[in-house]
Amino acid sequence: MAPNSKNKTHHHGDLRNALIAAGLDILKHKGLAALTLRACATSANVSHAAPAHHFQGLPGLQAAIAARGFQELTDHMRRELDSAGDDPHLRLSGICEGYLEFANQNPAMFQLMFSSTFDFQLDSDLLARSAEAYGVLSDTCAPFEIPGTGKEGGTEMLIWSLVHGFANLKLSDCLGPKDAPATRVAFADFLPRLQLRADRKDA
Amino acid sequence: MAPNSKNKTHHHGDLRNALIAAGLDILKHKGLAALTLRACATSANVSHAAPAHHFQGLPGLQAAIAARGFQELTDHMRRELDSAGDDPHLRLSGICEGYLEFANQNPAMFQLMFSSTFDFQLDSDLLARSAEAYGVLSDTCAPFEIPGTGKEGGTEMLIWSLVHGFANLKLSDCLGPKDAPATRVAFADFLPRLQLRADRKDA
DNA sequence: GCAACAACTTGACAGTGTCAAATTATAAGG
DNA sequence: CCTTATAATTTGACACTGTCAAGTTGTTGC
Repeated sequence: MAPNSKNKTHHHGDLRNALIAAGLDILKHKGLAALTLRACATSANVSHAAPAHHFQGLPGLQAAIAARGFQELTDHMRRELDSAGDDPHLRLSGICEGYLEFANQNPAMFQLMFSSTFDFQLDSDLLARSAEAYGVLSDTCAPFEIPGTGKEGGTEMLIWSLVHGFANLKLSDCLGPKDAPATRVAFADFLPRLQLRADRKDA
Repeated sequence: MAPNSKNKTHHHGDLRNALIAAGLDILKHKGLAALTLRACATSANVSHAAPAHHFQGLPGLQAAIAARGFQELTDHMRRELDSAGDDPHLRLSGICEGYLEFANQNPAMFQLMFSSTFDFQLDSDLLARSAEAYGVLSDTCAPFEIPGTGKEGGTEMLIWSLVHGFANLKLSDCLGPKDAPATRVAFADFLPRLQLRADRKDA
């Protein structure tokens, strides 16, 4: 009667996390379109309607999976920060690299996270995880913030827009044929062209 | 027997464009999720399977509609250019405003255009229309290009990433609760923080 | 041991995209 | 003018989706 044994009971033990794990796997190997309630249920060896008791519909499951995505994104950025030392510039380019690496390695997840098919306000976990990622970005941008101008948050939105746009454009195939000139541009060339606060001391 | 009269014949005359028009209307008023083959067919007063003969499946119809989107986007940017005069800075901020205005006014279309649910390479019209939009961007960025560095296209990708990312983040609701600090940031504050070529003469 | 409750299953329904086959309108040829 | 061929459209079917209602079964509290 061990709760984690293989007894084919109705109760799964931790079906919620099992469904999320199944969804993560499907997302990674079969893409966003294959992420369906029924596929997750089948993959977790439960009936097709089981997910409804743990998530309110498909958007609910998507939100829970996206929350894991933001968690992973945060990890990617934090890992870069750890090996970046104290230089604000290195730290900034570090989280950008982490952001782009995450998008590149998990295109379907990245697509899901910003697909606006679910409501961030309805899932407190998703809200917390995305806020955490935003926090890493915000902290790293803080040294470059222009104080007292009433434009707080400007630097982080500048950086976020830049990496996010770059990641999106790379994932879409709207850059023309592969090996088009636009494809060869590297993100590393962007940061030196930003007038960040610390630049004035360096220059 | 006038071909454009209301005779309920099998032949529609210009069903292809009628389906695209129906799709544009659905996209604008009911959102991306409501854009289905069957809905377009019903809206055009034809049977549910009629679209298959003019588009190869849903991705084909989406591609045709997205092509119209790129056309409109080009128009938005060109209109701003016409009223911007000769100053490269004004022209650049003009197309950015046009880009953001388009995304704001047509959120579902913008979402569709970059949703990667269809293949740009498979629709020559879509390819041409998106290339045209890219051309406007590229031309406007040309005065700021750094020559002879082997980094051609860097400026346009910098600008495109920035506007595209900003538009995407605004459309997602992942910026936290409305009236969060990140929501109050205006794009106009970004351009002065870019080290563009002409800046050095001004400064 | 029994009752209440939660988890899960089963079955059904309205949608969706897509295919094959049948129907009909237009166009071409004799 | 009639016949034939071809293209456009319809009809019907299939598998798949999310979602709901009702039934079943395991767990829990008393």
